[in-house]
Amino acid sequence: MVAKKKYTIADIARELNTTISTVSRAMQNNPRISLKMRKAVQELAIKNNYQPDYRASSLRKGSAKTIGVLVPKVDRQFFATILSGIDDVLAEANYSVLICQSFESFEKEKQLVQSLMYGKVDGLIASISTETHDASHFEAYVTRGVPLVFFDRVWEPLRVSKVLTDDYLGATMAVEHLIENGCRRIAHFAGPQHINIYKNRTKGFLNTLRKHNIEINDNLIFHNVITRDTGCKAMEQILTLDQMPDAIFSSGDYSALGAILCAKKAGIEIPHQLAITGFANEPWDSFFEPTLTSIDQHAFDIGRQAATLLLEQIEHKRSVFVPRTIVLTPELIVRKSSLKTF
Amino acid sequence: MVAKKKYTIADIARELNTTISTVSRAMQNNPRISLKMRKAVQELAIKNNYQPDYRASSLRKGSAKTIGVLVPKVDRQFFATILSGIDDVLAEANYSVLICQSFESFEKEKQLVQSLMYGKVDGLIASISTETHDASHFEAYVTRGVPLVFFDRVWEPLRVSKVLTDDYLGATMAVEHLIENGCRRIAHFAGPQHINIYKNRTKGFLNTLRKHNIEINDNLIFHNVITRDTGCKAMEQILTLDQMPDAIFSSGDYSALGAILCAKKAGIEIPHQLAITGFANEPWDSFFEPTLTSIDQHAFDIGRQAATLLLEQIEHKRSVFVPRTIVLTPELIVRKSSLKTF
DNA sequence: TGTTTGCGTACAATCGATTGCACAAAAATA
DNA sequence: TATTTTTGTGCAATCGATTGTACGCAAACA
Repeated sequence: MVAKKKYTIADIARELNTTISTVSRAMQNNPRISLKMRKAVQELAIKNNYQPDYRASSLRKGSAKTIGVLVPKVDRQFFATILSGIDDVLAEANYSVLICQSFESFEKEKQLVQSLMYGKVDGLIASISTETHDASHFEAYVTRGVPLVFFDRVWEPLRVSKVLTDDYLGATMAVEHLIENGCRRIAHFAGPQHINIYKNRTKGFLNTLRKHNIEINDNLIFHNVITRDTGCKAMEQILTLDQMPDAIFSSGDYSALGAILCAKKAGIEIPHQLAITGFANEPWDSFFEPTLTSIDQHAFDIGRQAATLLLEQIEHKRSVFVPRTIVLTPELIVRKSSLKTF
Repeated sequence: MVAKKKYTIADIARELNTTISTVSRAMQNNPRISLKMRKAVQELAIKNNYQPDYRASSLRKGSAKTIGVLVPKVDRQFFATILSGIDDVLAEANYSVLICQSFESFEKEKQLVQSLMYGKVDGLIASISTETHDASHFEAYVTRGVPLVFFDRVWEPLRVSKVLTDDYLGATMAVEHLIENGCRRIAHFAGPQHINIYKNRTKGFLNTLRKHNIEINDNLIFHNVITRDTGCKAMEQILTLDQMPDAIFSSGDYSALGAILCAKKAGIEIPHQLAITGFANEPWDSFFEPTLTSIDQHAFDIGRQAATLLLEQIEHKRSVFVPRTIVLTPELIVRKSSLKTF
């Protein structure tokens, strides 16, 4: 199928015996154009399914009405939900969303950030990959004057707006909850500590134990346990301990799930012998028994807030910009896996 | 932060005492430009982090190097995975992906399709909303000569390329499997029949029963059961029947899950008293006991194929276009919920 | 030495829409 | 009727890059 040649503003002008400038103004409802002419133009435009060429107007006006979203992977529930929140705000403001996946690769991330530099987007909302140990690509981006907002996994030193979950608080809530339920020997599944979110969860865990004068037992801390598989392996180790813990605070739902399935297989009763809490409040947390207590991060809200911050920054370009950091309060969702008293 | 004025091709030309046309050609490694000049230009470009303005080149060249993806909701696993597959192919070909959500609203879908008409994208990959009963917006789109590919939920009469799962076959596979496992009284959770995919699943169910000379019992067919909640309600109805079915073929995993949880609560043994199969192979199918037998649709592949078809169509614009329909073979993933013999 | 060939670069039109400014016609005022 | 003000349109430059064509200069040839 050969593409028809475009129907442009010039065609409308010709049909109405006027000029493109008049048509352009009429399309924008400019009061300088007579009502009659405006009506004529707009009706013809609708009749012929005319839409102004986005690139031409964007080129001239300087705004692309598009923003980029850079995430590790869209098919992860958390990111997909955030994306949905971002789109919710941006669609309202007539912006489009360009989606980029780094697939957790630093090289790919760098390349994507660079290619988004010019014209394609008016701003960028990003969550960095696990591999990222250097942010010069983001710095270059910001230096060019393109607004950038980080969320969740952020590069802390960079002076840009950020939307975060209070992971420290979330961890605290979970651990306090376990302690309230009578747990004293609490194990911990920690994530990769170079990522801010996991670091803060672990920190929250440790400090809450300290606060309650509970001794920290290094044997009960398992590192880099965030998948179902590693969660299961960690559980197997736990089963070999002389003295079992009475609870696990996991930095993620997947590893909590792995632990639960493994524990059940071993005949451990959850939560009575072993209470477990996860982190992320995945949709499937209530799909099995015992349902999993977890921390909800309000992902949709994170997306909405990030988009809102970015829009503010885009629209107030002329005034001095002060980066803002929004920290969202997570929510403890209590389910059966942690309720010893139940 | 005030946006810096752009660093353009003209700045490079000025710094090198040459013209923009030479710079443009040098950037594209045009052999008409001397090697020395090419090197000088390219080095300066890298040094100054120059990227050609996407809109300007797109405007001139006519290709936006961007395609739109229209889905009901990105935070649904199936669509997110497809999106990931689409991106996988398109990123390779240096295309960007613009994501649009219809949120299952016909109005929103119409609006989005219209706004994508000009310039923003070189083509569109879409799955229609449940509400969509009219495809004039897509027709207008195609008439403009913009390539369109449908996937999964398609508008059948429209002469465009399509990527589909063989839902009929998938249903057949599931039901045959149940029959092989000795089931004879098979109930069915059907989805909304105006959507091709659900219609075909139901058709596959019915025809397989017929093929095996199993009487079709209307009391065992439950309509519009695709959520966890409706699945649970349907199960409750099943429990009141004089003669229980010995299996359920569900058109979706969520309703299968609802049924399983409800059945377990009622003390029904799965699969021994009641075998269940789902459809979609959601990632959480193996997160509970009994793990759920389901049909995998190879979502990532659907995305890849759709993107490939679209690219082909975009790049061969001059030749006659013949729409192609690709039907992917689904896969039966046998788990415990259906294995009576186990 | 005069002519041809080829190479590298520059000029200028173009993509489609936006917008400051100029200008003509109509309306309001003197 | 003459002059000023208002109102509606049109001209042309512009956004940044691409590309067909022209041109200058040097090497190669007769």
